[in-house]
Amino acid sequence: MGLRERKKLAAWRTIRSTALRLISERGFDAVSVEDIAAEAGVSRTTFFSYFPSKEAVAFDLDPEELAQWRALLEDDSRDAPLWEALTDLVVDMAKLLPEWLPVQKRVLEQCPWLVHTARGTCDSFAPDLKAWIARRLPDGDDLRTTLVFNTAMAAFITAVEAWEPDDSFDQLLDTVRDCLRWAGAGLAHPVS
Amino acid sequence: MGLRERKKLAAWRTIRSTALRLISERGFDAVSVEDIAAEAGVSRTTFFSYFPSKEAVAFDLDPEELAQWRALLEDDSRDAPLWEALTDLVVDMAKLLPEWLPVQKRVLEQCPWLVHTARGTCDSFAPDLKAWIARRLPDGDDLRTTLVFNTAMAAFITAVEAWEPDDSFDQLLDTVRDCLRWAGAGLAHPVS
DNA sequence: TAAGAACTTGTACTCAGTTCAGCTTTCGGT
DNA sequence: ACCGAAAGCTGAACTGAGTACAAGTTCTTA
Repeated sequence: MGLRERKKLAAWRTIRSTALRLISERGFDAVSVEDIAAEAGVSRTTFFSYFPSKEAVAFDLDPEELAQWRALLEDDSRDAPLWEALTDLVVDMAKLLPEWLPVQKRVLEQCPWLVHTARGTCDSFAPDLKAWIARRLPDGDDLRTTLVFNTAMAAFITAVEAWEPDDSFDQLLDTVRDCLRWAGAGLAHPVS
Repeated sequence: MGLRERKKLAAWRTIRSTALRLISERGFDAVSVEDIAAEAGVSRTTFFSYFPSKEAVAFDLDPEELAQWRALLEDDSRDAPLWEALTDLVVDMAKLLPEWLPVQKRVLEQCPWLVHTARGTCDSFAPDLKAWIARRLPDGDDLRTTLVFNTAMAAFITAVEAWEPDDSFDQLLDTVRDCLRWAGAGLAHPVS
Protein backbone atom coordinates (compact mmCIF):
# COMPACT_ATOMS: atom_id res chain seq x y z
CA MET A 1 0.00 0.00 0.00
CA GLY A 2 1.60 3.23 -1.15
CA LEU A 3 2.02 6.33 0.95
CA ARG A 4 -0.82 8.07 -0.83
CA GLU A 5 -3.28 5.32 -0.03
CA ARG A 6 -2.18 5.09 3.60
CA LYS A 7 -2.55 8.81 4.05
CA LYS A 8 -5.98 8.70 2.55
CA LEU A 9 -7.19 6.01 4.88
CA ALA A 10 -5.68 7.88 7.82
CA ALA A 11 -7.43 11.09 6.80
CA TRP A 12 -10.71 9.22 6.37
CA ARG A 13 -10.43 7.82 9.87
CA THR A 14 -9.39 11.11 11.42
CA ILE A 15 -12.35 12.89 9.90
CA ARG A 16 -14.71 10.13 10.87
CA SER A 17 -13.59 9.78 14.47
CA THR A 18 -13.51 13.53 14.92
CA ALA A 19 -17.04 13.74 13.58
CA LEU A 20 -18.32 10.99 15.84
CA ARG A 21 -16.70 12.56 18.86
CA LEU A 22 -18.22 15.97 18.19
CA ILE A 23 -21.60 14.50 17.35
CA SER A 24 -21.72 12.42 20.49
CA GLU A 25 -20.69 15.45 22.54
CA ARG A 26 -23.07 18.00 21.07
CA GLY A 27 -25.61 16.14 18.96
CA PHE A 28 -25.82 15.81 15.20
CA ASP A 29 -27.56 19.10 14.51
CA ALA A 30 -25.33 21.18 16.71
CA VAL A 31 -22.22 20.17 14.75
CA SER A 32 -21.58 21.69 11.35
CA VAL A 33 -19.39 20.29 8.61
CA GLU A 34 -17.25 23.35 9.16
CA ASP A 35 -16.69 22.32 12.80
CA ILE A 36 -15.76 18.79 11.87
CA ALA A 37 -13.37 19.84 9.14
CA ALA A 38 -11.67 22.42 11.34
CA GLU A 39 -11.28 20.02 14.25
CA ALA A 40 -9.96 17.31 11.92
CA GLY A 41 -7.47 19.70 10.40
CA VAL A 42 -8.77 19.67 6.84
CA SER A 43 -10.76 22.06 4.73
CA ARG A 44 -14.48 21.90 4.20
CA THR A 45 -13.83 21.05 0.57
CA THR A 46 -11.69 18.10 1.54
CA PHE A 47 -14.37 16.87 3.90
CA PHE A 48 -16.78 16.64 0.98
CA SER A 49 -14.20 14.81 -1.11
CA TYR A 50 -14.21 12.06 1.52
CA PHE A 51 -17.89 12.04 2.41
CA PRO A 52 -20.73 12.89 0.06
CA SER A 53 -22.79 14.42 2.86
CA LYS A 54 -22.78 15.24 6.53
CA GLU A 55 -24.92 12.19 7.16
CA ALA A 56 -22.45 9.92 5.43
CA VAL A 57 -19.71 10.75 7.91
CA ALA A 58 -21.83 9.25 10.66
CA PHE A 59 -22.93 6.13 8.81
CA ASP A 60 -20.45 5.13 6.10
CA LEU A 61 -18.54 1.96 6.75
CA ASP A 62 -14.80 1.91 7.26
CA PRO A 63 -13.17 0.81 3.99
CA GLU A 64 -11.71 -2.23 5.72
CA GLU A 65 -15.04 -3.34 7.17
CA LEU A 66 -16.47 -2.78 3.75
CA ALA A 67 -13.91 -5.06 2.17
CA GLN A 68 -14.62 -7.76 4.76
CA TRP A 69 -18.28 -7.39 4.06
CA ARG A 70 -17.78 -7.82 0.34
CA ALA A 71 -15.59 -10.83 1.00
CA LEU A 72 -18.43 -12.52 2.86
CA LEU A 73 -20.68 -12.03 -0.13
CA GLU A 74 -18.21 -13.66 -2.47
CA ASP A 75 -17.67 -16.70 -0.31
CA ASP A 76 -19.70 -19.27 -2.19
CA SER A 77 -19.06 -22.17 0.14
CA ARG A 78 -22.42 -22.04 1.89
CA ASP A 79 -24.47 -24.92 0.63
CA ALA A 80 -27.39 -24.96 3.08
CA PRO A 81 -30.86 -24.22 1.74
CA LEU A 82 -31.36 -20.59 0.79
CA TRP A 83 -32.97 -19.26 3.92
CA GLU A 84 -30.59 -20.94 6.34
CA ALA A 85 -27.59 -19.81 4.33
CA LEU A 86 -29.02 -16.31 4.22
CA THR A 87 -29.59 -16.30 7.96
CA ASP A 88 -25.98 -17.30 8.56
CA LEU A 89 -24.76 -14.72 6.10
CA VAL A 90 -26.67 -11.90 7.76
CA VAL A 91 -25.46 -12.95 11.19
CA ASP A 92 -21.88 -13.10 9.90
CA MET A 93 -22.26 -9.63 8.46
CA ALA A 94 -23.58 -8.31 11.74
CA LYS A 95 -20.60 -9.90 13.49
CA LEU A 96 -18.29 -7.56 11.62
CA LEU A 97 -19.85 -4.51 13.23
CA PRO A 98 -19.46 -4.79 17.01
CA GLU A 99 -17.90 -1.31 17.14
CA TRP A 100 -20.00 0.32 14.52
CA LEU A 101 -23.53 -0.62 15.50
CA PRO A 102 -23.53 0.75 19.06
CA VAL A 103 -22.26 4.09 17.82
CA GLN A 104 -24.92 4.28 15.15
CA LYS A 105 -27.62 3.36 17.62
CA ARG A 106 -26.57 6.15 19.93
CA VAL A 107 -26.63 8.70 17.14
CA LEU A 108 -30.06 7.46 16.11
CA GLU A 109 -31.37 7.74 19.64
CA GLN A 110 -30.82 11.47 19.42
CA CYS A 111 -31.85 11.93 15.80
CA PRO A 112 -34.47 9.34 14.92
CA TRP A 113 -35.13 10.81 11.49
CA LEU A 114 -31.66 9.70 10.41
CA VAL A 115 -32.95 6.14 10.29
CA HIS A 116 -33.44 6.62 6.58
CA THR A 117 -29.77 7.37 6.16
CA ALA A 118 -28.78 4.35 8.21
CA ARG A 119 -30.94 2.16 6.03
CA GLY A 120 -29.30 3.72 3.03
CA THR A 121 -25.98 2.32 4.19
CA CYS A 122 -27.48 -1.16 4.09
CA ASP A 123 -29.05 -0.41 0.74
CA SER A 124 -25.65 0.15 -0.78
CA PHE A 125 -25.29 -3.61 -0.60
CA ALA A 126 -28.61 -4.34 -2.16
CA PRO A 127 -27.33 -5.17 -5.64
CA ASP A 128 -24.65 -7.56 -4.42
CA LEU A 129 -26.82 -9.22 -1.84
CA LYS A 130 -29.64 -9.57 -4.34
CA ALA A 131 -27.26 -11.20 -6.78
CA TRP A 132 -26.17 -13.56 -4.00
CA ILE A 133 -29.80 -14.53 -3.43
CA ALA A 134 -30.61 -14.85 -7.11
CA ARG A 135 -27.67 -17.23 -7.52
CA ARG A 136 -29.29 -19.55 -4.99
CA LEU A 137 -32.88 -19.32 -6.16
CA PRO A 138 -33.78 -22.16 -8.49
CA ASP A 139 -35.81 -20.06 -10.92
CA GLY A 140 -34.70 -16.59 -11.88
CA ASP A 141 -37.80 -14.87 -10.51
CA ASP A 142 -36.95 -11.25 -9.89
CA LEU A 143 -39.97 -10.53 -7.73
CA ARG A 144 -39.25 -13.47 -5.49
CA THR A 145 -35.58 -12.47 -5.20
CA THR A 146 -36.51 -8.95 -4.17
CA LEU A 147 -39.07 -10.24 -1.71
CA VAL A 148 -36.52 -12.50 -0.06
CA PHE A 149 -34.03 -9.65 0.10
CA ASN A 150 -36.47 -7.10 1.50
CA THR A 151 -37.86 -9.53 4.03
CA ALA A 152 -34.43 -10.50 5.27
CA MET A 153 -33.54 -6.84 5.60
CA ALA A 154 -36.77 -6.20 7.49
CA ALA A 155 -35.94 -9.01 9.91
CA PHE A 156 -32.43 -7.68 10.41
CA ILE A 157 -33.65 -4.14 10.96
CA THR A 158 -36.26 -5.36 13.41
CA ALA A 159 -33.57 -6.98 15.51
CA VAL A 160 -31.35 -3.92 15.41
CA GLU A 161 -34.28 -1.67 16.31
CA ALA A 162 -35.11 -3.78 19.33
CA TRP A 163 -31.53 -3.93 20.53
CA GLU A 164 -30.23 -1.38 23.03
CA PRO A 165 -26.57 -0.41 22.63
CA ASP A 166 -25.99 -1.28 26.28
CA ASP A 167 -27.13 -4.86 25.80
CA SER A 168 -24.49 -7.39 24.94
CA PHE A 169 -23.59 -7.77 21.31
CA ASP A 170 -24.27 -11.50 21.43
CA GLN A 171 -27.80 -10.73 22.41
CA LEU A 172 -28.19 -8.75 19.20
CA LEU A 173 -26.82 -11.64 17.17
CA ASP A 174 -29.30 -14.00 18.81
CA THR A 175 -32.16 -11.66 18.06
CA VAL A 176 -31.07 -11.29 14.46
CA ARG A 177 -31.06 -15.06 14.13
CA ASP A 178 -34.48 -15.37 15.79
CA CYS A 179 -36.05 -12.72 13.59
CA LEU A 180 -34.74 -14.28 10.42
CA ARG A 181 -35.91 -17.70 11.54
CA TRP A 182 -39.39 -16.44 12.37
CA ALA A 183 -39.69 -14.55 9.12
CA GLY A 184 -38.44 -17.55 7.19
CA ALA A 185 -40.82 -19.93 8.92
CA GLY A 186 -43.75 -17.70 8.06
CA LEU A 187 -45.33 -15.07 10.24
CA ALA A 188 -48.79 -16.33 9.46
CA HIS A 189 -48.07 -19.37 11.62
CA PRO A 190 -48.18 -19.17 15.40
CA VAL A 191 -44.88 -18.73 17.23
CA SER A 192 -42.87 -21.90 17.52
CA MET B 1 -66.09 23.19 7.11
CA GLY B 2 -65.36 26.89 7.58
CA LEU B 3 -63.96 29.22 4.96
CA ARG B 4 -60.57 29.18 6.58
CA GLU B 5 -60.28 25.41 6.38
CA ARG B 6 -61.54 25.26 2.79
CA LYS B 7 -59.01 27.85 1.68
CA LYS B 8 -56.27 25.96 3.38
CA LEU B 9 -57.07 22.71 1.64
CA ALA B 10 -57.34 24.54 -1.67
CA ALA B 11 -53.94 26.15 -1.15
CA TRP B 12 -52.46 22.80 -0.19
CA ARG B 13 -53.73 21.25 -3.40
CA THR B 14 -52.66 24.15 -5.57
CA ILE B 15 -49.14 24.01 -4.24
CA ARG B 16 -49.00 20.26 -4.53
CA SER B 17 -50.31 20.01 -8.07
CA THR B 18 -48.14 22.88 -9.21
CA ALA B 19 -45.14 21.15 -7.72
CA LEU B 20 -45.93 17.82 -9.35
CA ARG B 21 -46.44 19.48 -12.70
CA LEU B 22 -43.15 21.33 -12.57
CA ILE B 23 -41.30 18.29 -11.28
CA SER B 24 -42.66 16.03 -13.98
CA GLU B 25 -41.78 18.64 -16.60
CA ARG B 26 -38.25 19.44 -15.48
CA GLY B 27 -37.23 16.84 -12.92
CA PHE B 28 -37.02 17.14 -9.16
CA ASP B 29 -33.60 18.76 -8.97
CA ALA B 30 -34.26 21.33 -11.64
CA VAL B 31 -37.21 22.78 -9.74
CA SER B 32 -36.56 24.99 -6.73
CA VAL B 33 -38.97 25.70 -3.91
CA GLU B 34 -38.88 29.28 -5.15
CA ASP B 35 -40.17 28.15 -8.55
CA ILE B 36 -42.99 26.13 -7.05
CA ALA B 37 -44.08 28.89 -4.68
CA ALA B 38 -44.00 31.52 -7.42
CA GLU B 39 -45.95 29.37 -9.87
CA ALA B 40 -48.49 28.49 -7.19
CA GLY B 41 -48.93 32.14 -6.26
CA VAL B 42 -47.70 31.95 -2.67
CA SER B 43 -44.54 33.00 -0.92
CA ARG B 44 -41.64 30.71 -0.14
CA THR B 45 -42.44 31.10 3.54
CA THR B 46 -45.99 29.93 2.97
CA PHE B 47 -44.74 26.93 1.04
CA PHE B 48 -42.78 25.84 4.10
CA SER B 49 -45.80 26.36 6.33
CA TYR B 50 -47.63 23.74 4.26
CA PHE B 51 -44.77 21.33 3.61
CA PRO B 52 -41.86 20.70 5.93
CA SER B 53 -39.48 20.11 3.04
CA LYS B 54 -39.23 20.11 -0.71
CA GLU B 55 -39.42 16.35 -0.67
CA ALA B 56 -42.64 16.39 1.29
CA VAL B 57 -44.45 18.24 -1.46
CA ALA B 58 -43.88 15.31 -3.75
CA PHE B 59 -44.77 12.57 -1.29
CA ASP B 60 -47.16 13.78 1.39
CA LEU B 61 -50.65 12.38 1.23
CA ASP B 62 -53.67 14.51 0.51
CA PRO B 63 -55.42 15.21 3.82
CA GLU B 64 -58.54 13.43 2.57
CA GLU B 65 -56.65 10.29 1.57
CA LEU B 66 -54.97 10.47 4.92
CA ALA B 67 -58.30 10.55 6.70
CA GLN B 68 -59.52 7.56 4.71
CA TRP B 69 -56.35 5.75 5.56
CA ARG B 70 -56.79 6.39 9.24
CA ALA B 71 -60.39 5.28 9.02
CA LEU B 72 -59.28 1.91 7.69
CA LEU B 73 -57.02 1.48 10.67
CA GLU B 74 -59.81 2.15 13.09
CA ASP B 75 -62.22 -0.26 11.49
CA ASP B 76 -62.07 -3.15 13.94
CA SER B 77 -64.48 -5.41 12.12
CA ARG B 78 -61.87 -7.68 10.61
CA ASP B 79 -61.90 -10.92 12.52
CA ALA B 80 -59.79 -13.14 10.28
CA PRO B 81 -56.49 -14.44 11.67
CA LEU B 82 -53.83 -11.77 11.97
CA TRP B 83 -51.91 -12.27 8.77
CA GLU B 84 -54.97 -12.59 6.55
CA ALA B 85 -56.53 -9.53 8.13
CA LEU B 86 -53.27 -7.66 7.68
CA THR B 87 -53.05 -8.67 4.05
CA ASP B 88 -56.55 -7.38 3.43
CA LEU B 89 -55.80 -4.18 5.29
CA VAL B 90 -52.69 -3.46 3.27
CA VAL B 91 -54.49 -4.18 0.03
CA ASP B 92 -57.32 -1.89 1.09
CA MET B 93 -54.84 0.82 1.91
CA ALA B 94 -53.19 0.46 -1.47
CA LYS B 95 -56.62 0.70 -3.10
CA LEU B 96 -56.91 4.27 -1.82
CA LEU B 97 -53.94 5.39 -3.86
CA PRO B 98 -54.66 4.73 -7.53
CA GLU B 99 -53.79 8.32 -8.39
CA TRP B 100 -50.98 8.80 -5.98
CA LEU B 101 -48.80 5.75 -6.56
CA PRO B 102 -48.21 6.16 -10.30
CA VAL B 103 -47.10 9.75 -9.78
CA GLN B 104 -44.71 8.76 -7.04
CA LYS B 105 -43.29 5.96 -9.12
CA ARG B 106 -42.59 8.34 -11.98
CA VAL B 107 -40.81 10.78 -9.70
CA LEU B 108 -38.77 7.94 -8.25
CA GLU B 109 -37.79 6.71 -11.70
CA GLN B 110 -35.96 9.99 -12.20
CA CYS B 111 -34.64 10.37 -8.65
CA PRO B 112 -34.07 6.93 -7.16
CA TRP B 113 -32.44 8.31 -4.03
CA LEU B 114 -35.79 9.74 -2.96
CA VAL B 115 -36.91 6.21 -2.13
CA HIS B 116 -36.00 6.98 1.46
CA THR B 117 -38.44 9.85 1.51
CA ALA B 118 -41.17 7.74 -0.01
CA ARG B 119 -40.64 5.13 2.65
CA GLY B 120 -40.82 7.87 5.22
CA THR B 121 -44.38 8.58 4.14
CA CYS B 122 -45.31 5.01 4.97
CA ASP B 123 -43.36 5.23 8.21
CA SER B 124 -45.64 8.02 9.39
CA PHE B 125 -48.21 5.29 9.88
CA ALA B 126 -45.92 3.00 11.75
CA PRO B 127 -47.23 3.76 15.25
CA ASP B 128 -50.89 3.32 14.33
CA LEU B 129 -50.33 0.25 12.22
CA LYS B 130 -48.17 -1.27 14.92
CA ALA B 131 -50.90 -0.65 17.46
CA TRP B 132 -53.35 -2.33 15.10
CA ILE B 133 -51.09 -5.38 14.92
CA ALA B 134 -50.41 -5.46 18.65
CA ARG B 135 -54.16 -5.44 19.30
CA ARG B 136 -54.44 -8.68 17.34
CA LEU B 137 -51.38 -10.46 18.66
CA PRO B 138 -52.25 -12.77 21.56
CA ASP B 139 -49.22 -11.94 23.68
CA GLY B 140 -47.96 -8.39 23.88
CA ASP B 141 -44.54 -9.19 22.43
CA ASP B 142 -43.03 -6.00 21.11
CA LEU B 143 -40.33 -7.66 19.04
CA ARG B 144 -42.85 -9.91 17.35
CA THR B 145 -45.15 -6.95 16.65
CA THR B 146 -42.34 -5.00 15.06
CA LEU B 147 -41.25 -7.99 13.04
CA VAL B 148 -44.75 -8.48 11.67
CA PHE B 149 -45.00 -4.82 10.82
CA ASN B 150 -41.60 -4.56 9.15
CA THR B 151 -42.13 -7.75 7.19
CA ALA B 152 -45.53 -6.65 5.94
CA MET B 153 -44.02 -3.32 4.90
CA ALA B 154 -41.20 -5.13 3.13
CA ALA B 155 -43.70 -7.24 1.21
CA PHE B 156 -45.70 -4.17 0.26
CA ILE B 157 -42.63 -2.28 -0.87
CA THR B 158 -41.46 -5.25 -2.87
CA ALA B 159 -44.70 -5.26 -4.81
CA VAL B 160 -44.58 -1.52 -5.40
CA GLU B 161 -40.97 -1.71 -6.52
CA ALA B 162 -41.77 -4.40 -9.04
CA TRP B 163 -44.78 -2.55 -10.43
CA GLU B 164 -44.43 -0.26 -13.43
CA PRO B 165 -46.71 2.78 -13.42
CA ASP B 166 -47.93 1.81 -16.89
CA ASP B 167 -49.15 -1.57 -15.69
CA SER B 168 -52.75 -1.78 -14.55
CA PHE B 169 -53.45 -0.87 -10.97
CA ASP B 170 -55.19 -4.17 -10.38
CA GLN B 171 -51.99 -5.91 -11.26
CA LEU B 172 -50.28 -4.03 -8.44
CA LEU B 173 -52.99 -5.06 -6.00
CA ASP B 174 -52.56 -8.69 -7.04
CA THR B 175 -48.84 -8.49 -6.56
CA VAL B 176 -49.24 -6.88 -3.15
CA ARG B 177 -51.50 -9.73 -2.13
CA ASP B 178 -49.10 -12.34 -3.49
CA CYS B 179 -46.10 -10.84 -1.72
CA LEU B 180 -47.90 -10.70 1.60
CA ARG B 181 -49.12 -14.25 1.19
CA TRP B 182 -45.63 -15.54 0.38
CA ALA B 183 -44.05 -13.68 3.24
CA GLY B 184 -46.73 -14.89 5.60
CA ALA B 185 -46.41 -18.48 4.49
CA GLY B 186 -42.66 -18.38 5.09
CA LEU B 187 -39.96 -17.68 2.56
CA ALA B 188 -37.95 -20.62 3.77
CA HIS B 189 -40.50 -22.94 2.18
CA PRO B 190 -40.50 -23.52 -1.56
CA VAL B 191 -42.97 -21.53 -3.64
CA SER B 192 -46.50 -22.84 -3.49
C1' DT C 1 14.77 14.21 -11.01
C1' DA C 2 11.23 15.86 -13.93
C1' DA C 3 6.54 15.28 -15.86
C1' DG C 4 2.21 14.32 -14.58
C1' DA C 5 -1.36 12.41 -11.75
C1' DA C 6 -3.80 12.78 -7.46
C1' DC C 7 -4.91 15.44 -3.59
C1' DT C 8 -5.86 19.87 -0.97
C1' DT C 9 -7.46 24.44 -0.40
C1' DG C 10 -9.91 29.03 -0.56
C1' DT C 11 -13.43 31.43 -2.85
C1' DA C 12 -17.67 32.08 -4.54
C1' DC C 13 -21.95 30.42 -5.61
C1' DT C 14 -26.99 28.08 -5.25
C1' DC C 15 -30.55 26.60 -2.70
C1' DA C 16 -33.08 24.41 1.48
C1' DG C 17 -34.85 25.51 5.66
C1' DT C 18 -35.63 28.86 9.90
C1' DT C 19 -36.86 33.07 12.33
C1' DC C 20 -39.29 37.04 13.01
C1' DA C 21 -41.83 41.28 12.85
C1' DG C 22 -45.60 43.35 10.55
C1' DC C 23 -49.59 42.93 7.68
C1' DT C 24 -54.30 40.94 6.16
C1' DT C 25 -58.07 37.76 6.64
C1' DT C 26 -61.24 35.03 9.17
C1' DC C 27 -63.78 33.87 13.36
C1' DG C 28 -66.63 34.23 17.54
C1' DG C 29 -69.12 36.89 20.50
C1' DT C 30 -71.93 40.94 21.18
C1' DA D 1 -72.78 44.91 11.55
C1' DC D 2 -68.67 45.43 14.53
C1' DC D 3 -64.54 44.50 17.17
C1' DG D 4 -60.91 42.04 19.29
C1' DA D 5 -58.40 37.83 19.04
C1' DA D 6 -56.47 34.25 16.50
C1' DA D 7 -54.78 32.32 12.40
C1' DG D 8 -52.58 32.93 8.14
C1' DC D 9 -49.45 35.31 4.72
C1' DT D 10 -45.39 37.80 3.48
C1' DG D 11 -40.66 39.71 2.73
C1' DA D 12 -36.20 40.14 4.67
C1' DA D 13 -32.35 38.37 6.66
C1' DC D 14 -29.89 34.51 8.32
C1' DT D 15 -27.48 29.61 8.81
C1' DG D 16 -25.57 25.82 6.83
C1' DA D 17 -25.25 21.92 3.20
C1' DG D 18 -23.46 20.92 -1.05
C1' DT D 19 -21.02 22.19 -5.73
C1' DA D 20 -17.67 24.29 -9.07
C1' DC D 21 -13.40 25.72 -10.06
C1' DA D 22 -8.80 27.49 -10.40
C1' DA D 23 -4.44 27.52 -8.15
C1' DG D 24 -1.26 25.34 -5.20
C1' DT D 25 0.96 21.13 -3.02
C1' DT D 26 2.38 16.25 -2.61
C1' DC D 27 3.12 11.79 -4.26
C1' DT D 28 4.29 8.49 -8.13
C1' DT D 29 6.81 6.60 -11.81
C1' DA D 30 9.79 6.25 -15.40
